[in-house]
Amino acid sequence: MANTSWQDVRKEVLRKIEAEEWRRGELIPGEMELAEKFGCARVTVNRALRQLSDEGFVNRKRKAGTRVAVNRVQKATFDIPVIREEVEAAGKLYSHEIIRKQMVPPPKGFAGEIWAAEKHKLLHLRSVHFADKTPYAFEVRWVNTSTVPKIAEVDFSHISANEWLVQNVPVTSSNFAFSAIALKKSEAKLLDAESGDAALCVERATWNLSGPITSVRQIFKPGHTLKTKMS
Amino acid sequence: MANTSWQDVRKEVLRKIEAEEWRRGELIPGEMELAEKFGCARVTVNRALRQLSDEGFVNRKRKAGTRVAVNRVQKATFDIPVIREEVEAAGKLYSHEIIRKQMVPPPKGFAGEIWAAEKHKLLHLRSVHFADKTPYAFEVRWVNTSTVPKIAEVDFSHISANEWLVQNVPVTSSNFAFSAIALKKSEAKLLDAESGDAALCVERATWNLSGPITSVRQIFKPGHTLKTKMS
DNA sequence: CATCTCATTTTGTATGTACATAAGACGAAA
DNA sequence: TTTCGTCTTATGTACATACAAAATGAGATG
Repeated sequence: MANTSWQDVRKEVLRKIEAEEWRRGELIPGEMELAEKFGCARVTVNRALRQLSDEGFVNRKRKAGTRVAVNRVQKATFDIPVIREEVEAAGKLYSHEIIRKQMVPPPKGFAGEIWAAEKHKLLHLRSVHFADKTPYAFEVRWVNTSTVPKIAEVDFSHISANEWLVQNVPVTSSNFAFSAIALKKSEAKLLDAESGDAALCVERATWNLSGPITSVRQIFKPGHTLKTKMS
Repeated sequence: MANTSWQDVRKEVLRKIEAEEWRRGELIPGEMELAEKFGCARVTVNRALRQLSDEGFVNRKRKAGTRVAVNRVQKATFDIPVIREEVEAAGKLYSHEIIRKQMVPPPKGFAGEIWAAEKHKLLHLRSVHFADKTPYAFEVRWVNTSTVPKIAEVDFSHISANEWLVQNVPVTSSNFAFSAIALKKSEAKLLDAESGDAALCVERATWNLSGPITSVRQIFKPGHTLKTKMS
């Protein structure tokens, strides 16, 4: 039977929006009315409109109805790959090296905020990632050993801290910050670049239900580009 | 009546995942079974699991069942604000200035790819955004006048190209690229910075059903940070 | 042993119905 | 006029039911 599916409804509504038959900010017909027009159940229309709402194309409010979004917020969703996978996807050989590993008190600077409530020492790691033995990125990381006690025993010669964490600790939320920095002498040396070169810097802090897990600052080799797609 | 809502189900399933009662890659009970356990309809469980699937916590396949996601892909979703709003949100006065406006053939470099199929000339704009009269970002933009003919008549002294496009042209998909660049002399001058300074560069190309709309390269003043949250 | 077919299982979706909930609208009271 | 309730209305959700579609796995066939 060719029932009208919620996807059909979604598609048609989207078409009308894109063709500007229904303009920005405009109130579109109610679910009942649409259901009748499409010859389907109200619940089906509901499903379609809910989807469109999730996608940001329309805004819905009880009693007020459904309106075409005025400024469809430009949302970019992107996948933060584990560096190893990123390197291997480019057909290169991945390796990494731990430069420093020690217990230190919580840092002040950037991710200082997330560690605000922490009083005990954190595991501090500095490492370099390589692609075909060439430096690819440099990272500085802090890990909360009270929420992730097991990490103390991990041997990072085989697996990177990031990857171990991704595989072993479920994360519920995180923050990101992107910026450009001029490489310091020491950083430049590690990345096989020149002091003062412009490098992309991604800072990230992740949380669990039980508290902060890790914060990391990754500095990519000059010239590196982070790409993503939105739909 | 306190019926168990799909949100309750979602929450409980999520809890079990985070508490590692159900481990990564593990198959979780079928919808029927869960429905019985929760004392609700299968459809309700379905709704909850579908949501969790959308959020990337589980993977579902017909016949195969639902399993806890192995590597919950680290997805960062962030809102690309219109620069004016970003500036005003910081409590500063926004203004902008068009430096150049002309019709040119499609560019080759970066966004060359999206313009590959275009043969006629594009509207080319260069402009600077200011916050409290201080340079904030510099942008270079190409607009497809065949998909967006109306733009030819717009007076950009009152509204920026980006904002006009956001308000007037529905977009269905786009690409992003983040990188760090060293400012060229001319760029530095516009941004009131030093030549060679590290600046964050965001490149973006957007599409419609009818084809490419615009590509833009925004270079932020050195020191600028782009922040986002994931959940 | 390889491969193809088909039954079975599990998720996906459509429907009618019923009730819940938010919030706009409108009128009564101060 | 303002403020406070209350009515109304559109969306949100729950349920039972039924059937669709995908993918696995077992059994038949070469």
